[in-house]
Amino acid sequence: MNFSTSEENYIKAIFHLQQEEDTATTNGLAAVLKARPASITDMLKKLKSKKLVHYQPYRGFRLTSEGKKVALSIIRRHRLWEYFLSEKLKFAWDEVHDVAEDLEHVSSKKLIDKLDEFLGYPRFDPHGDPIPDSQGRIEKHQQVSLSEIPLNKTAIVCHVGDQTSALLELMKHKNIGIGTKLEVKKRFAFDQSIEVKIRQQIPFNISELLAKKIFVKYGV
Amino acid sequence: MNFSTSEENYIKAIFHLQQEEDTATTNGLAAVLKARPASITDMLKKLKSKKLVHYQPYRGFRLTSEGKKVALSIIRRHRLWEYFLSEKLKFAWDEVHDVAEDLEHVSSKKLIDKLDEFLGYPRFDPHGDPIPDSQGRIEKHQQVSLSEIPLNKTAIVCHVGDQTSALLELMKHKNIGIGTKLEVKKRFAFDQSIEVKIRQQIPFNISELLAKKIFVKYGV
DNA sequence: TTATTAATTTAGGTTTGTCTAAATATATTT
DNA sequence: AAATATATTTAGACAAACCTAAATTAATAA
Ligand SMILES: [Mn+2]
Ligand SMILES: [Mn+2]
Ligand SMILES: [Mn+2]
Ligand SMILES: [Mn+2]
Repeated sequence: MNFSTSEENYIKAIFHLQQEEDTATTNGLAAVLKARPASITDMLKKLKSKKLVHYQPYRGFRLTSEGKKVALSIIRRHRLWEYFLSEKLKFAWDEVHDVAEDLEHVSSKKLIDKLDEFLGYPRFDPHGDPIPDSQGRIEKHQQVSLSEIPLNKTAIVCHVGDQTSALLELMKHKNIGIGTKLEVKKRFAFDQSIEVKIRQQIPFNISELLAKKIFVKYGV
Repeated sequence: MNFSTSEENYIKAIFHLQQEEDTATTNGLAAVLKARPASITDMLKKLKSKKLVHYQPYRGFRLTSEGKKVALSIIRRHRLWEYFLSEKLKFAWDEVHDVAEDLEHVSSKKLIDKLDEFLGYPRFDPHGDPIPDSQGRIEKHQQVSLSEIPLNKTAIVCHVGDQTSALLELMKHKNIGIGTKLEVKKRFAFDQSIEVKIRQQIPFNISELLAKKIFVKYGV
């Protein structure tokens, strides 16, 4: 099956909404797609007729298992292109998303599988999100935000909670990126800010807001 | 300015038609785009209102200089992607065109300029067609078909006249590709077939039809 | 449990890009 | 110079993907 750019954007957005809440709503989807609720209803009727969503009027909707498969293949394309842009074309971290948003709709399976091979089968995109394999299998790494890990345990940054350039700027300034090894030395009750140390460097302070956007894995 | 996929396909097709005949016709464009003449007329009105073509009803049309600039930037994207697919992803020669046909419509200037840099500023695509630079400058190499060059002069294959897999298959079998050095040893009047030698190998025969599709440069 | 509010759907348009069939303009023959 | 043939345009429709404004349904508060 082949889907229009618009259908693909809907399917992908529903998938992401379902990660939060099991069933997605018309207004919720309208908000993320920046479209009016009436347009969402129109498209949902179409997706339902194509058996990509379960949908009862007024009752919200969920992707069918077929719909999920399609969503994962779009996400695979998106994240592989993001990796390509960042790794090969040296795009900055906050520049990859918009371009990948277009590239993801070029749907040649051969293109994507060869791209994957060319890139060396990367497992995570530049934001630390896992890249589904060609069967649509996705690795869900149990990641914890910096604000939750125990003190004095070495942790590796593996994911960032959003992709704005504001966040990128701050992380660049503090020298933190995907893969950075660090440990939390102290937590201040007053403002929930934390003291972080990278290797032998002098520890520095991170706000609660930032700590919540930086996800790590640690321990065995 | 940004153009729709459809507008871009029209502009590019008009550009190619104009390489043959200075002014393009409704039916001619309908044939290459596989659309009905009425659709062509509709789109030409729009392109005219955007000042991309000179167009007088019933009199044919030509790209304006602005239209040519746009066409060249689409062709640049197309050929850079073809080069990428062939060189980096190891696509065969006759597989690159269709995928590039989609990729060419992703119009981020930064993407294309970085891709160009990543590829090392290639000057020709896998079919030997020149790639316009970021200013839209294109190199027109005066190429001659194998059926026209003088005997016993070393020539280098630089271009193929079409991109079908039938042609690719035959050229692969004869071990001829872009860059191959060869010379024509003899021409047979009976069927216009020619005897070709590649380096120290045993000369072999090539039909008139094939000779006309293989373009070379030679001499100083 | 009714009344009010919020969420969602329906009805009816619009734009883009396509099409068929009919009309018209240009080119080619006699 | 007509008559005929061919190329092109116009008229009118249609599907996709949007929209606004008006119902309608469901949720919540009185
Ligand atoms: Mn992204
Ligand atoms: Mn990402
Ligand atoms: Mn091509
Ligand atoms: Mn080419």
